[in-house]
Amino acid sequence: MSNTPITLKLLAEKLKMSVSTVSKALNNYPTINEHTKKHVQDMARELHYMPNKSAINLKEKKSRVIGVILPNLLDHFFTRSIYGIEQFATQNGYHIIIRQTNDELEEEIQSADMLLKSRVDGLIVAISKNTQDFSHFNQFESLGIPIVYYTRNPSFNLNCHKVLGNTFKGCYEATDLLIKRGHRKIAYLGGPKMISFTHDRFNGYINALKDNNIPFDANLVAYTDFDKENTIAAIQKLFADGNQAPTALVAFKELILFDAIKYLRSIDHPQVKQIECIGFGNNSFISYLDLPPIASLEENPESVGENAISLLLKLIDKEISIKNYQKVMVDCKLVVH
Amino acid sequence: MSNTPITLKLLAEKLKMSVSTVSKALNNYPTINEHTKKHVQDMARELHYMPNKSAINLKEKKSRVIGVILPNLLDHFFTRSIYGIEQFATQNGYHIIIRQTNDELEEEIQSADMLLKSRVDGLIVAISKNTQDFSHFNQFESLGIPIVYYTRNPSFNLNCHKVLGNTFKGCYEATDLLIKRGHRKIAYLGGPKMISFTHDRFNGYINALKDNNIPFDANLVAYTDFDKENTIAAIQKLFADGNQAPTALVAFKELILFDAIKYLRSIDHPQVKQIECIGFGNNSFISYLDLPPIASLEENPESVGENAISLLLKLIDKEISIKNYQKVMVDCKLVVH
DNA sequence: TTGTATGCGTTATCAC
DNA sequence: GTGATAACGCATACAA
Repeated sequence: MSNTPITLKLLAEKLKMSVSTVSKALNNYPTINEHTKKHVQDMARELHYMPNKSAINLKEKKSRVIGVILPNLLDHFFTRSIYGIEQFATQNGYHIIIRQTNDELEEEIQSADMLLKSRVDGLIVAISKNTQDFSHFNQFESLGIPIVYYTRNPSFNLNCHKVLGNTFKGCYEATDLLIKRGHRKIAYLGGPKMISFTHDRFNGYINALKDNNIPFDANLVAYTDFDKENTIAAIQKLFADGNQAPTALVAFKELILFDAIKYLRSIDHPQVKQIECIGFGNNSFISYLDLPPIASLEENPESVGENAISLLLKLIDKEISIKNYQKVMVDCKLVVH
Repeated sequence: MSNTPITLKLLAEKLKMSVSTVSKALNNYPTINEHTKKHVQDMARELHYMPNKSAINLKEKKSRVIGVILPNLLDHFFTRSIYGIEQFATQNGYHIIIRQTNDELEEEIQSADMLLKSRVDGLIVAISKNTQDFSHFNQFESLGIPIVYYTRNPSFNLNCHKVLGNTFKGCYEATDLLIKRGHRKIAYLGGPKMISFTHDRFNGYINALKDNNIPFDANLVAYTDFDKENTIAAIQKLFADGNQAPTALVAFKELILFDAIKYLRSIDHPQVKQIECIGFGNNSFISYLDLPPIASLEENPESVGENAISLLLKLIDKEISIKNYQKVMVDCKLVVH
C-alpha cells in the first residue's frame, strides 16, 4: 500500500536536511561529516531507499543498456554465454537487449540499427557466418560507443576488441589425444571460412600432426557450416575413398559430429562404430547417444561472455581507451567421456 | 563525431517552435494542426530523433523493466519462452531482467527481492518445483506490481494471473495415439506434484484411457522430477513386474524419456526396442537418438511467453484490472516423428 | 492552435 | 560542512 517509492526528497524531509546533503552523504562525499553520513545511511537502509535509475541515467546521459547481437539462442554455446553476460551486467547495473540474427547478415544489419536507436552504451557481437563487411558497425565507433566482438572473429585481422576461445590449444589437444589413441588418419571438419572457426582450430590440428610426425593429407580436410546438407557433402568428400577413409574426426562444432555419425549410419558405413570423434561443445545430450564422441572440448561460454562484458564495461568507463584494442583468450578444456 | 544525441529542444530550435508543440506533434496530440504535425514529424525523421527513454521513464514514473523468474535457461522450453517474451517486450519499449532459480525456493526468494529493489514494473514467474508458499511475492501485489505466473501453476487454485499450456489436451492426444497404435499397458510418468505438471496432464491420460475403455492401473503411474535418480527409481517401479511391464510411456517431459530409455538399455531390458514413448518437448536432438520417441508434444514456448508478457503489459497499463484474475491457455501440438 | 512553466529524482556547482 | 539552485530530456496543466 505504501506505493510511493522513497526518494531523496522524502529522506531529506525525515532527516530535516537538504536533498543535496543527503545525496552527498549516500555517495560518500569527503566533505560530509562522518557522523551525518552514518545517520543518513542508516535512515536510508531503514526506509529501503533505492535510487531511481531513470533519474541517474538521465543525469549521466547513459542508457545503462548493452546490446548483444548473436546468431541464435538455440545453440547452447550462446545461451550459456548469455548467462555469463547477464549476470555480470546485472551486477553492474546494466541491462541487456538480445538480438538474434539467425546467422544472416541482413538481420545483423537491422539489429545494429535497432540497437543504435535504442541508445545502447555498448555492443557485444558474435558476427554472422557471412559477415565480411563491417560498415553497419561504423556508426557506433563514430559515436564513441564501444564494441566487443566475441567468439567469432573476423579472419582478416580487423582492428577491434575481441574475446575468443583458445581454440588453437583445444584443437591441438583433441588431435593429440586421437593420435595417442593410435589414429593416423584423422580428418578435420572445419567451419565457415570467413570467421575464426577456421584458422586457429585448423592450426591446432596441423601442429598436433606435425609434432607427432604425421604427414598432413589435404584429403582429410573438409569444410561445412550449420546446414546439414553441407555437412553431409563434407562427410561424403572425406569418406569418398574407402581405403583412405579417416578413422577419427575433429570438428569445429560437436553438433556437426552428430550429423556426421547419423549420416554414416544411414549409409551403413562399415567402420562407423570404430570412428572416434571430438568436437567443440560438450553438449549434455551426448550421454544419450548411441555412438557418442569420445571427448568434448568444453569452451566455457559463460566465461567467454563474462570476459566480453567485463571488457566492454571497462571501455564504457574509459578505463581502457577505445583505440587500445584488446584481445582476450579464454581457455578450452578437453573433457574425456 | 556528431555525438550529441538530438533532443526535443534541438528539434524545436531547428523548427523555430516551442518544445511543447514539438512534443505534442510527435505524440499526435489532437490539438495540434495537421500541417505542423507533419512538418515536425518529417524533421524528426530526417534528424533521426529518438526520444530519451530515461527521461520518459522518469517522467512517467516507470522503469520499463520486467522481471522474469524461471528455474533454468538450459531447458529449451525456457530459452524458447524467453525468446517470445524478449521480442514482445522490446517491441513495447520494455527490457527484461532474467533470474534463474535452479528450481530452488531459496533462490526464488532472493530473485524476488532483487527484482523488487530494481523497481520492475511487472513480474513473470515460473515457480520452482518446491514453491508452495508465495509470501515472497506478496510485496509486489501490495505495491500494485502485477505478476503473471506461467507454465508452472500452483496445484491449489491460487488467485492469480496465469498462462499455461493446455497439457490436458496434449496428454490426451498422446495417450490416444498410443492406444490407436495398439498399446494397452501405457505408463504415465508424472512430474513434481506441487505444480501443474501433475493434474492436467494426468487427467488427459486418464480421460484418454476411459474414452477408449481401457481400465486404469495404478501400477502404471509413477512420479519423478528433474533428478535422474528419481527418474530411474520411477522407471524401476514401473518395470518391476516383468509380466505387467508397460509397452508405452507418456512423460511430463521428453528429457525424462531419454533417461528412461537409457536406463532400460543399461539393464538390457528385453522389450526396450518395442517401447513407444511420447513426452512434452519436441527437442531437436531427437533426430540423433537411436530409439527416439515416436512423437512429441510441442508446447509452443514462444507463444506461452508472448501470452504471458502480453497479459502482463495489459495489467501494467490497467487495461485489465489487477484483481480480475486471468487464465490463458496455449495449445500443444502432437508432432509425429 | 501554440507557447510558458513546472516537475519527475538525481547530481553538481556554487554560495554560505 | 551544509544548503540552495540549475540541469539532464520530456510531458502536461494552464495560459494566451
